[in-house]
Amino acid sequence: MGTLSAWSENLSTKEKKKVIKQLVEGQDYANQLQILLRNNDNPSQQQQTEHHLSSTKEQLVDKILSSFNQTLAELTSVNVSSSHNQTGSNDDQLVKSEDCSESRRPRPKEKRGCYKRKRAEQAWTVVSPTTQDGHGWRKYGQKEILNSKHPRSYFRCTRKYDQGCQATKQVQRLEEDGSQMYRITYIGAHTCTNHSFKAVWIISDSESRGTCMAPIERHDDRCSNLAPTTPVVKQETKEEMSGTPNDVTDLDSAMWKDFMGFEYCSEPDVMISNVYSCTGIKFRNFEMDFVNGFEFDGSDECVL
DNA sequence: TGAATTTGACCTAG
DNA sequence: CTAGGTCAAATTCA
Repeated sequence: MGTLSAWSENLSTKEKKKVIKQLVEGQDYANQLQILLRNNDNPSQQQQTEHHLSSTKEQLVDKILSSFNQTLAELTSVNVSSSHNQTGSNDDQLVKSEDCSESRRPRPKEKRGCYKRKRAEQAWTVVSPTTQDGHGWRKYGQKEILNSKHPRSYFRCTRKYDQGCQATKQVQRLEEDGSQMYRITYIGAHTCTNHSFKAVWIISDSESRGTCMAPIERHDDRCSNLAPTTPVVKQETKEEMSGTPNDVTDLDSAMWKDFMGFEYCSEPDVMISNVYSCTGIKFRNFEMDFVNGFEFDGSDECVL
């Protein structure tokens, strides 16, 4: 562990900005929490303050923790990579990687190969007739998968860079002939505060499931504070509109249109029919007989 | 023209 | 070594 300034030296300008932004946000939330706590003795005043701030104490704590987590993740990753460089690490892999990229093509602006393959630390799979879930996703890759007819598309949260949200998802059409169902694997929960659709993450939580099947209107994000019922759409959510990945384009357009109608209604995540946790620890099955009588047999196996 | 998507190369776990 | 996940330049789109 180095000093903060040592860390800071290893951060790019962009990373510094992000870290600072996260810390400032955290500070702001902490200040709000402080105001709430100071009003603790006066329930009516506290209620009024809470209303004014549009956030409860619990929500503020969540935001503060989220801010710290993101910042720490940022600093930790930088520190790890920089320690390689500083110590002139003998890490064969690292040297090999650099040689490799050097020989293949001109050195890119930012070093490549500094990413770690994700482990399914927090992953769950959804089988759904639509790839929509109310979140903004950007496609960053597509791969042909062995023994699969359809390619797998990779999406990351559109808030990855501005809010450090690490959520990703993989979308693959089911193998069954004529199937218009998609297996969507979510990896990592959203830490961004862009949308008011956190219900799905809550639903996925084994502890709170059953009590949160109904949409939860949360006003704990600034965007929803500005427009409580209308998440910021702009282009981030374009993927959700057009973003039926390529392998999804043959989905009957009329049916797709029908689904579109649900996108920003109050129950975006109820599109999900069955949810299977694939963390290796838990197995969940949500029978949410919902969209126009879609029925699923729940026979899908865990894919992770 | 900026943003999103595509796609081939790069990288890592197994 | 291979398959799968990610990156980023090139391309497409609005």
